[in-house]
Amino acid sequence: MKNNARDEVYARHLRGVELFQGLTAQVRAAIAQEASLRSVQAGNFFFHQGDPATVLYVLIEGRVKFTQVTPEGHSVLLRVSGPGEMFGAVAALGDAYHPATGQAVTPCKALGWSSEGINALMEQYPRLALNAIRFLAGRVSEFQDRYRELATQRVERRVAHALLRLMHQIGREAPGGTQIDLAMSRQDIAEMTGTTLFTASRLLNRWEAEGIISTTRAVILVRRPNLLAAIAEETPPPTL
Amino acid sequence: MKNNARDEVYARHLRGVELFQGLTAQVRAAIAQEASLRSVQAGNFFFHQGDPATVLYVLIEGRVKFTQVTPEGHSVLLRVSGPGEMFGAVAALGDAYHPATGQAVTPCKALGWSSEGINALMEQYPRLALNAIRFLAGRVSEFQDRYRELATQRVERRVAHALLRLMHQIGREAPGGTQIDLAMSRQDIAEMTGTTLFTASRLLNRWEAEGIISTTRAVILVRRPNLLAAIAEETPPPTL
DNA sequence: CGCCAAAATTGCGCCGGCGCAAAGACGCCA
DNA sequence: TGGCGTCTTTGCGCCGGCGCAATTTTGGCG
Repeated sequence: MKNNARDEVYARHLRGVELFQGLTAQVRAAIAQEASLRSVQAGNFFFHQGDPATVLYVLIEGRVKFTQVTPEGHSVLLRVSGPGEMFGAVAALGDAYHPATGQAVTPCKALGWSSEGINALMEQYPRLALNAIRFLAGRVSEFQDRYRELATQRVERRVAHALLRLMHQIGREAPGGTQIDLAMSRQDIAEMTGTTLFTASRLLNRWEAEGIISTTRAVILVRRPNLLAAIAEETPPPTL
Repeated sequence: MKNNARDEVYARHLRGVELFQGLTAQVRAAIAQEASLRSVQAGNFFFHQGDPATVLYVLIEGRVKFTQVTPEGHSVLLRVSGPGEMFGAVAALGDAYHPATGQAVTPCKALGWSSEGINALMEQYPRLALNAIRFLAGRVSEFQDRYRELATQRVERRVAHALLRLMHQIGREAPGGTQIDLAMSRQDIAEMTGTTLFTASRLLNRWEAEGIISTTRAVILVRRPNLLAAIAEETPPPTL
């Protein structure tokens, strides 16, 4: 077994990544050899919506947000990814073009494999392909759920759900509750939940008054997750 | 090459299926050997939401609709599948449970592979796995788009989009336009687009009066697809 | 051919949530 | 520490689309 230092470092990052579960260290090392590292400054872009897709990434560090923009200029925040997550997959493995824009919100490092490279690796290591399938199946399921949520629930519950999702995904324990470890402006919240900046602001204020959360500018601390969950699940007034 | 008659018949169906593209006839035959055929009467179910997933299907004939029901009892129509499409994949390949209910709307025949069986086949024939990845990637992309649609567009445009999607997917040329080859009640339209029966009814009536479509009960004939597309794309009044 | 249940229509009232504008609060940078 | 730009709050008005109930239409079926 002879790897140079670079591959050694890459391979270390692959151990905990969902996409590489069940592979031997040797195989991970071989896969790592094909990767290249890309660093992106906060605010800069991995790719833009509509770009031809050439690379599949696995995020090593930082946070990336994915947005789609409608022809009329409204943008929708699809998700925020953290370390260990694969992204660019939908495009690199399927469609030829990125369906969304990926922007670094903190300084990021990601490993990248070319479309052809990753396809070849998957032919060679079927387990890799099965992991990718698992991942994509989960993603489909998630978006079906969110679609249903958007179709049937009113704004209040959607926002509550979104906060809970964020809390679980990128929450960090803090005195007094769980802090969402990423600046999320009211605008961002609105774009995640299909509402407007104003409505989101009103909701968060009310919840702050009720002691459910507390906010400082774009930083949100969830104080009473159970109350938030109650709002998310409950069916308070008779509605659609 | 020695296949019995049954496998011969199955294999024939697999030729045009997206999931089996790029495989040799021999491989397709081998895969067919593992399949079992399931027939479901109109109105009966392939599986229900929440059922443990054990089988991945490829639809041979008929139409299947997939719905999710919210805890409160509202249902959402996620999609309608036709011959050649794979379904049950999200569950059989990823999650252990079906995220939606699959109901036959016409008499259906489908080939099924057990979860373990299809996983083994994918290990053996990586191309199969890559095809599945492509399929799932497309599905993710589709739902991201529909999510954005639901989040940003008003009802009128969503319904227009839905009709166009149906028209392309399961349309059949007919005198005077393209007919959507499946009974779609107003209720179904509403569940597809996140609105209510009433609003859907009003919209379809207006469009019928304008000569864009014509309907008889649950059967919809699209007369002026271009006008429908105009509604779907255009941004008539200033909106969200 | 006529009855019945399911689907579809339509009128009316109401309200959640958007749209905008103006004011206020931070946080940043020099 | 002062100024500036961005993010946020808040009041007010309005309207798209929901909710319901009553009625009509339609197709299926005996």
